[in-house]
Amino acid sequence: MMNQELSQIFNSMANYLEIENSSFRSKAYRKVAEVLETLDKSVEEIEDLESIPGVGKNIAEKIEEYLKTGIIKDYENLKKKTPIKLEEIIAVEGMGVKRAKILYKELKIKNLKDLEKAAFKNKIAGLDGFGEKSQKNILEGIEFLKRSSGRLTLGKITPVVEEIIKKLSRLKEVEKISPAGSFRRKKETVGDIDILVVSKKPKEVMAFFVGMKNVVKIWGQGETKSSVRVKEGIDVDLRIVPSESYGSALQYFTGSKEHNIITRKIAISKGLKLNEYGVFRDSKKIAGETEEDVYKAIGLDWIPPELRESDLDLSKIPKVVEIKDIKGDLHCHSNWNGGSDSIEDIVKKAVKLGYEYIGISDHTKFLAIENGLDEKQLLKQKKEIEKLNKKSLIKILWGCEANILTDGSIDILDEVLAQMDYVIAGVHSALKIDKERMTARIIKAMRNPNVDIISHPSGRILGHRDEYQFDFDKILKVAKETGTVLEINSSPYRLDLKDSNIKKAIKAGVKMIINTDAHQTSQLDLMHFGISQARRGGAEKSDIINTYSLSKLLKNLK
DNA sequence: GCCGTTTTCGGCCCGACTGTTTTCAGTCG
Repeated sequence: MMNQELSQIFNSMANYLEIENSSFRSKAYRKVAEVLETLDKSVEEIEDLESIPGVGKNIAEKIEEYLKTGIIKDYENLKKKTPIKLEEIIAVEGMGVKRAKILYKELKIKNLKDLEKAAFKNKIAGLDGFGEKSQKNILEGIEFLKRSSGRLTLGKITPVVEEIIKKLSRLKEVEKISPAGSFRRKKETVGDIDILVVSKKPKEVMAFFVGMKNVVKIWGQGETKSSVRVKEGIDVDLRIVPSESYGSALQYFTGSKEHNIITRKIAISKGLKLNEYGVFRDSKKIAGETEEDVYKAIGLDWIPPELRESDLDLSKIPKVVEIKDIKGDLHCHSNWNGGSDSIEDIVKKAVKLGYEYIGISDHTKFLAIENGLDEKQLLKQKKEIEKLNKKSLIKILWGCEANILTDGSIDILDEVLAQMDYVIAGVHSALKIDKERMTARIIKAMRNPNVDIISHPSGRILGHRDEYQFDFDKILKVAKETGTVLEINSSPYRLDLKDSNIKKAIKAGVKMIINTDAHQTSQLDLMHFGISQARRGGAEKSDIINTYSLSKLLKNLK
């Protein structure tokens, strides 16, 4: 929390400093803002502030000042000196701090409202450096800002990306195509869509791209780069390069920005230059056709996109889990409760996916709204599964997704739970209880010798519901102690555990399982989202128990 | 303002597109 507050302040200070042409000081503040945003430890707990990357003597003092007094004097002075709501104004596409300063100087524009009014009254066109088009773009930018909801979830974006790629792929001028950017890195939310194309006829491809039916605004159109807004409410950037630069362009366009800066610095340190067209020694190109070549040329192994974030330790890149490693899915709902398909259908689909085992885990009785099963129904289901197992090609495991009640007890009798192949337990009610009670509640469930797996451990729904208050470090400790497995839920609206918690779990030696939480057989295909999430957390095959064979899996359950 | 496998001083990623200009600053990723 404190980290986020400070991150915002330093970012804002960076904006003010940029106005004053203190560009390197500004960069220093910007960097610290970025570091703080992803730091997994609160600055309040960090003894030596200068051990934080990018923090030196000066910024350390400012952090201390903020912790002590709640303000940073220098920041207050910057705001006083230039009383503009910079963040508000530069959020408008095409507006930066330099232009904001001009508008303040000439028209006393301090915030978004002033800006809109001035543009509407035709006062901006004609100013030094501004014309009719700038003014029009400002008005349109504000309009979009009002309507857009910021970053969209991976689940919402995926079909949009797939559709655009499908359309572009059909063009004969398109030789190769790949998504890039945060979508390729599989971030849980995506700010815009980046697509890379190889073509010898970029003009034709660009013309098609900006002319697509769902394009509502063209921000820019060039031979190698175009940018549009689509009606789904997100910007799409298309970049076109020649075949010999595909690898370096993909590397550059995939990011992250911080990863690019790091790789380019490594290139410089080896007397090379890295840009989207290749790796160069002097003016001679030595790599660029594939990403593997590019990384090799600067002395690195290829890095999976999901890992290309600012905190990656280049000295030990994990061998992350792949979808082909997955041998089964243990979180599937059948039509015995809220799901829509029969156990047989689920098994059929699992066979198709090449799984070795499949687990049926229906909701239990507390969740009346999902037709949760009671003990009697569960035992009946056991018989059904035994029957199906006799003729099944793969092993069907009998489980359930039981409810962790407010006091930490489970809504199904232990003598029934004990008979099951495995038990998932999850919090589905009383989500707003305080941190201490929620933590104790989950810990009590983990101490139940019949509970093997905790489903969607944080309870978040992306874009709708925050995670509930709980102490994840304590949960990890007890998970390790009791051998309880934590779920990585593949639903693109959950992706729970989140990447930073996966990292913590690995560090703590806690095992995880990637499940789909499918309520219909088609959702068994969502596994790839969970895989990407696990990869973002740096999980290897050995960290994920459903990469294990059936016998090894069972040994890793209580 | 920070940082160090040539450095405690002198660097700090790199290029495309737009709108405004007549060669480029500003913005973006």
